[in-house]
Amino acid sequence: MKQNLDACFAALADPTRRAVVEHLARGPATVSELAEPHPIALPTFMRHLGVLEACGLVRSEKKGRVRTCFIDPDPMLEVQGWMEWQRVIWERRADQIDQLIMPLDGAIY
Amino acid sequence: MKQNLDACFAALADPTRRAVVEHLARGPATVSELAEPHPIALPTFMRHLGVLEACGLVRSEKKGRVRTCFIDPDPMLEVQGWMEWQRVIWERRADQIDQLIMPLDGAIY
DNA sequence: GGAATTGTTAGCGCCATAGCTAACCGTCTT
DNA sequence: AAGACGGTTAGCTATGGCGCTAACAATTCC
Repeated sequence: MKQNLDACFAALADPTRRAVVEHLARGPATVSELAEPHPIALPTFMRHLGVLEACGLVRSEKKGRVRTCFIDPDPMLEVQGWMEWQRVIWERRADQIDQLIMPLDGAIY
Repeated sequence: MKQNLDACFAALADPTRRAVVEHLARGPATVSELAEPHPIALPTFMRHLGVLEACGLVRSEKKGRVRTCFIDPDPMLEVQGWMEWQRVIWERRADQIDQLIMPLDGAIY
């Protein structure tokens, strides 16, 4: 699933796409609703949506001529999981360093 | 600081660079130590380090001919903060939906 | 049925990125 | 002083991403 991490991070590297995620975090929305705040051509915007769907962060459903998009939380959690994992490793190391230094505190004689 | 998010996510989108971060989470390391597991030319690898330094995720110091790299946790926290922020929004919405549905639970008559 | 709405497909241009090799510079080691 | 070691610079290629326009569905509205 590391492959997916590649795609997810890459997808989130673009401000337009992060804005879409922020929007969708509030709730589902149609393509035009999502596109409206962004000053780019619609096909260009559709591509951003395509990227978000390709990596699984967003899914969508088409009814009639309207496509409604919504977040899939799983890949988000996967990304967050990786970040958290690094933090845990880093902090455990920090703790070990603390334990190396702490004993010196009372050792002034 | 959103600009930094762009760069950080982009930096983390590459498996080599994530591997470097994973390595450095364990503790500081020299360039050659970091490069050793990766089957790419050194200049290419140096560029990855450059990207990580450019976005602030990694910093380094050169002593003699050896450059030692280490993680700067702040940008990591910034990225994690954004992820967390989205999750909170998403969950609050989920709660609201729950509150819309929950009352129905006892309403079977 | 004709027109407006909502996406979608096709195809182009530009710049950024990841990879390489070759050559080089500073610092240790002997 | 010579050579090995660790890293760096320069320069090339190829691929991919983001932007555009123009034209084309497919639905819904009048």
